[in-house]
Amino acid sequence: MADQTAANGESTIRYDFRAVEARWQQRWEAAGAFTVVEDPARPKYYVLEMFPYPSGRIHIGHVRNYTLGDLVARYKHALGFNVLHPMGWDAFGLPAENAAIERGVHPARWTWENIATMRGQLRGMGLSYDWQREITTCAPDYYRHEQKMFLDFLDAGLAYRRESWVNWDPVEDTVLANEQVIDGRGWRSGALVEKRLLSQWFLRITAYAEDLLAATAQLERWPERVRLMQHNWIGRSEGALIRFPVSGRDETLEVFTTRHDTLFGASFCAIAANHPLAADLAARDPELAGFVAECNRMSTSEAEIERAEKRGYDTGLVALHPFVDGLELPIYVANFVLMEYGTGAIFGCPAHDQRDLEFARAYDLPVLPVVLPPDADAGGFAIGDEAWTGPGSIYNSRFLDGLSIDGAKEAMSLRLEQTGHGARSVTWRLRDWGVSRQRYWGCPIPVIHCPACGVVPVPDSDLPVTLPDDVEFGEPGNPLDRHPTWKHTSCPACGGAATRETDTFDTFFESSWYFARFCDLAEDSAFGREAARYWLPVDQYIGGIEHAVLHLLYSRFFTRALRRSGYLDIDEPFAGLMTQGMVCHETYRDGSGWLFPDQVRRQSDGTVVTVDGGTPVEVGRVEKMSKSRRNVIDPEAIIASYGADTARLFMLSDSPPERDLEWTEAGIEGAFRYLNRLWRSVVELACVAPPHGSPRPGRISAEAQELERRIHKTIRAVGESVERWRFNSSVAFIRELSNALAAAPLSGPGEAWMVRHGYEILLRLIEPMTPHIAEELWERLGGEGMLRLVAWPSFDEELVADELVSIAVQVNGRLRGTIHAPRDSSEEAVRQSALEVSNVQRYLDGAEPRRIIVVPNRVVNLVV
RNA sequence: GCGGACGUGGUGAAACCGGUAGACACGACAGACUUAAAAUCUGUUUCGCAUGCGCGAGUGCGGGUUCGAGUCCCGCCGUCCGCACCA
Repeated sequence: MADQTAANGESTIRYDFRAVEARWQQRWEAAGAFTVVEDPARPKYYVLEMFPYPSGRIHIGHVRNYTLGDLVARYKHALGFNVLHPMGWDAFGLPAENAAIERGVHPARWTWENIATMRGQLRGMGLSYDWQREITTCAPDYYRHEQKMFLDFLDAGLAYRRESWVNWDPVEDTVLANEQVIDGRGWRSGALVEKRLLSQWFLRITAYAEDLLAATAQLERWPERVRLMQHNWIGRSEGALIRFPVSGRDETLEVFTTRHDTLFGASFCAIAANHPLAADLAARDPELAGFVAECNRMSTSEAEIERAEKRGYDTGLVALHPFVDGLELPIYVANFVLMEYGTGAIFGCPAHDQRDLEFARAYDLPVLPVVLPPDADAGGFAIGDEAWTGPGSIYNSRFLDGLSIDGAKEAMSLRLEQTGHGARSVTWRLRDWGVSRQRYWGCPIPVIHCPACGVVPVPDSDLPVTLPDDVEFGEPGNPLDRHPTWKHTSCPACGGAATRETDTFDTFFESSWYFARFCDLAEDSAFGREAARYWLPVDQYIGGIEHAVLHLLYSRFFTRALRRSGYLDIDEPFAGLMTQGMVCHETYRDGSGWLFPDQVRRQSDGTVVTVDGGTPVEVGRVEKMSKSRRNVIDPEAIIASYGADTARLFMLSDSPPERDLEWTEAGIEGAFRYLNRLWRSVVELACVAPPHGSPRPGRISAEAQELERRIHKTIRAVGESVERWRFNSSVAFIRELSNALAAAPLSGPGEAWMVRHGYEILLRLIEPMTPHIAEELWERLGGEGMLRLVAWPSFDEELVADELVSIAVQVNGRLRGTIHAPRDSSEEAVRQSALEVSNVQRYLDGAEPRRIIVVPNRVVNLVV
C-alpha cells in the first residue's frame, strides 16, 4: 500500500518525511530488522546508551545521546558485527513520588504512562533498538533479581548494616536527599533540617577501593577526565596513624596524618563534632553540646562550609606529644574536621598547613616551623599569614633534623612503629555506599526484622518482595512504614511475629547491573551466564558526563561484587566510554523574566522581540538547556516539523560529540534543506540513470573517472572519521560528495552510471545517520533489499591515491608557489620544478638555496 | 586552593604524525528565476592595502625549539569543568 502512495507523482517529488519515516519504521518492525540473538560465529559488538528516567517526555539531551548510539550501532552492524543495542527505563525514583503528592497520581501509573509516551517518542526517532529486550526496573521481574543479588552480597560480607547520619525534616517526618535540602531547610516544608542517626544498609565498595583505583589506569577507551575524576573520588592517601595519650583519661586519641614529618611542629589537636570523644564530653557540657549541634547543622552544604570561618571549642583536655616529654597539645572540637575522613581527628601543625594556621591565629596557639624552605635561613625564617607547604629540609625536629620531607616521613613511620605510638596507614576518601532510602517508589530491601532472631534474609522462595499498591501519599513519613498490613509478617527462622524492612534501595542499585540484564531477560535468573559471557563487556557506552563518578563507579563495583558472587566472569562492565557534551541554546528575557524560544522572534535587523507584543527582548548567553531558564526545545515539535532524520543529522553535524552543541533554528533548517536537496537529486536521477545493477560501461569520461576517485576517497574519509568519533567531519565529507555529484555532468560516456553509483554509495554512508531517507531513496534507485542489510562499502586503494599531487613550494618556510607533479616523483624532479617557479625565482633573487627540504608529495622548502 | 580541559573568520567548526590554516556548514552580500515574496540555483565572503595576477598580516598574549609551529617547550592572560576545610 505504502508503495502505491510513493509511486504517485506529487509525493515522488516532495520529500514527505512523515510518510517516509512512518513507512520505514513499520517495515523494520515487520521484518524484525533489529532483533538480535547470540551468534558465536560472528564478532559481537554491544552498544549501550544510558537508559532514561521516565520523567514524561524525552528531552533534547536524549535525542543527542541516542542519535550517537544509533550511528555507532548501525555502522558496526554494516561492518558485519552482531550488534546488541537495547533500551530500557530507569523507572524507580523520587519524581514519581512527588507526582503522587502533588497530583494524586499513583507512582506506578505515572511511571508506566510516561514510559508509554517516551517509548513512542523514541520509536519515532527510528532508533535500531531490539525492543524485545526492553527492561523496566520498577517491574518485579526486574527487581526480584537484585533482591537476590543483595542477599548474595550479604552472604559474601559485601552488605552490612550500621548507623548513619541522615537529613531529617521534622515537619514532614521524613528523610531528605541532599538535593532536597535548600539553605539548610526542607524544600517543601521549609523546616530547619536536623541530623539524625538511622540504622541503614551499606555496600562495602571500600573493599574494592585499591582495585577500582588501580584498574582505572587500564580503561584505555575512557575519557581521561572521567578516569581522573574517579581517581580523585577514590582518593588514596598514604600517611600514618598516631596515637596520642590523653591526659587524665585511659583512652588515646587516634589521628591520621599525611604530614607525620611535621609532628614536632604540632601545637594542638582537633576532633570532629560527631567524634565519640566529643559526644562523650558534650553529654556533660551544654555549651559544647550547643557547638556540636551548630556544626551538625552546617555540614551538609559545601558552600556553607566554605564561607564559614574556622572555629573550635576548647574541650579542656590535652593530648601528650609522643616524643616531647611534657608538651601538652590542647584538644579542640573544630568545625573543619570531618568524621567521615580518616579517624575524625587531626593534629594541627600551623606552620605547614593553611587551615591549621588560620585556626592557630584565631585561638592564639604557637606556630613553630619545622620545614625550612630551600633558600631560607634557619635563624630568620618565620611564618606570616601563609603556611609553608612546599619542599624543604626538616629542622627543630630532633631525630628528623636535616632530612627531606619524604625522608622524614619514612623515619617517623619507623619510629612510630618501633615505639608503638603509631603505624603506617592508607586512608581513602571513598566511603561505603549507603543504599537505604526511606521511600516508597524503590526496590524493597528483602530482609525481615525479628525481635528474637534479629535481621533475617527473606528466603529465595519468597522473592520477590513486591511493593503494595494501596498506599497513601501526602502524609508525613514513609508510606511503606505507615501501611497497615504490608510490613507485618512472620520470621522465616522462628515463625514468630516480625516486620519487614521498610527501606528501599537507592535507585543507583538498578542502574548498576542493567547492562547485564540486557544480555538475556531470563525468568529464573538475573541473566544467563552464557549470554553474559558472549555480550559483555559493553563495547561502547555513551552518556552524560554527570554520571562520571557515581553511576559509573557503582557499576564497576557491582560488576566485581557480582563476579565474587558467581554471576559474571568480568571485572569491568564498560570497555569503551564516550561522554557527550550538553545541548545548549541562547537565553531570552524581558521585563517579566525568562522567555521560551518560541515566544520570541528575530527581526531582519537582527534585534529580538516578543512574538505577541513586539517588545524588545534581551538575548543572554548560550547555556545548557534547562527548564528554569526556559531555553528549551521540545524534540517532539522538531520531529513533527522537520522529521527524525533532520533532527538526527543536525545533532551530528556541527560539533564533535564530546563538545557542547548549540541548538540553532538556522542549523536545523540547514540540515532540513540538505535532505530536501538530496531527495530531489536522487529522485530526479532515478528517472535518467541506467538501472541499478547495470554493468559498468566500457568507456568512461575523464570527469567520471575523477568522480570515481572522489567517491572512493569519501568512503575512506567517512569510515576513518566515524572510527575517530568525528561525526561532524563525516557529515562534511558526505556533503562534499553530494556537491560533487550535483555538479557532475551526465551526458558523457559512463557519466550517468557513475553518478548513480555515487549516490548509491552516499546512501550507504549516510544510513547510520539518517536511516529513513536512506532506505527510501535506496529503494527508489532500485537498490536490492533493505539498505539495513547492505554491508558498509569498501574503497579501492588505487583510486584513493591521487595520480597528480599538488606540492607547496616554500622559501624560508613561507608559501611562494605550488607545483603539480606525479605522485611519488623523485626528490630531484620535484626540486627542479620548484626552482623553475617564477615567483620562487623572484624570492631567491639569484641566490643558490643553501638547503632544500623535500617532503614527498607535500612540500618543498628552499632555505637561503 | 588543588586538578583538568579549552582558546582558530561575523558564527559552529576542520586541519589525524610538526609540512599549502579556515574543509563542511550557518550567516551576510551580489546575481539568476519570479509581477512580487518564499523556495531554489550561481557567485563572493580571514583581515588590511591594492581590488588585474598581487603585497602584507594572521590560530588568546610574550618568548623558545625547528628548514618549517594552530600542532612541541617555557611564561602569562582568559573561559569552562571537576574536587575540596580530605589532615
